Amino acid sequence: MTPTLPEMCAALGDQTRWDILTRLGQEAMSASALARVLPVSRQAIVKHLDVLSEAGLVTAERRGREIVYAALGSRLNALAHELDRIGNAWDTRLRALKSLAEG
Amino acid sequence: MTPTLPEMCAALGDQTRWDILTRLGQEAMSASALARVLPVSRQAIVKHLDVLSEAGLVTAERRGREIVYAALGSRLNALAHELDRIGNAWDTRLRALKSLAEG
DNA sequence: TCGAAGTGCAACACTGGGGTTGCACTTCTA
DNA sequence: TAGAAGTGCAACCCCAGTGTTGCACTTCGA
Repeated sequence: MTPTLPEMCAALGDQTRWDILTRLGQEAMSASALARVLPVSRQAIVKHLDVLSEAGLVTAERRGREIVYAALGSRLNALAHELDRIGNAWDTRLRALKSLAEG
Repeated sequence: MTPTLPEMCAALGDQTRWDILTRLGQEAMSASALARVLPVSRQAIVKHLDVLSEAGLVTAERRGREIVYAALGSRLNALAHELDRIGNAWDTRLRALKSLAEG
């Protein structure tokens, strides 16, 4: 099932995961390949990829002995739209209160 | 200074903070008032409010002996736009690769 | 002016998340 | 077919974040 809003944000609330995502946004690669270019162990990266996969932010495709991951934008866009909606609601309410106080 | 992308997401990556934000999005209130309606102590709420304030997601206004907080949408909208931009970039790249493979 | 309500500060406990290492297993390739 | 490369699983360490309690201090109102 689709993760909740806090869960999505938590998945994106880690620097290492953003490092991984930026790489995967430029080029699809395996966990071992990521471990070669990032300053953390492969196992750490695997755990992060699990989180990202759970959040629907990456796809995994098996190619023989390796698993190639790629960044997936659709969930990020969906999250963005929801956050935008909520942000607008808050500010709309604030503007309404303000005009009420001034009027 | 303005918090980084992972920092913003981390601030939003907690259920209790969303509980607080939702309340503050409907009605501005103090930490003590929040502690009355949420199942956590006032001190816990104060810490969360510090995080949210640091992220620019709430405003704090002193009114005599109490401090009234309100949810602020602008930072959330800014974050949303950035996430949307990044999501589009990822998918654009994927579509380019796909059409390259097919063509 | 005294008590109630609100905030500030500090110390403490507990859990989860991020990270590591080691080893077994699978798959490619020379 | 043996070794290199990749993944899977498990145990372990560490600390930052979440939450608590207790007490001092400020401010409002009857």
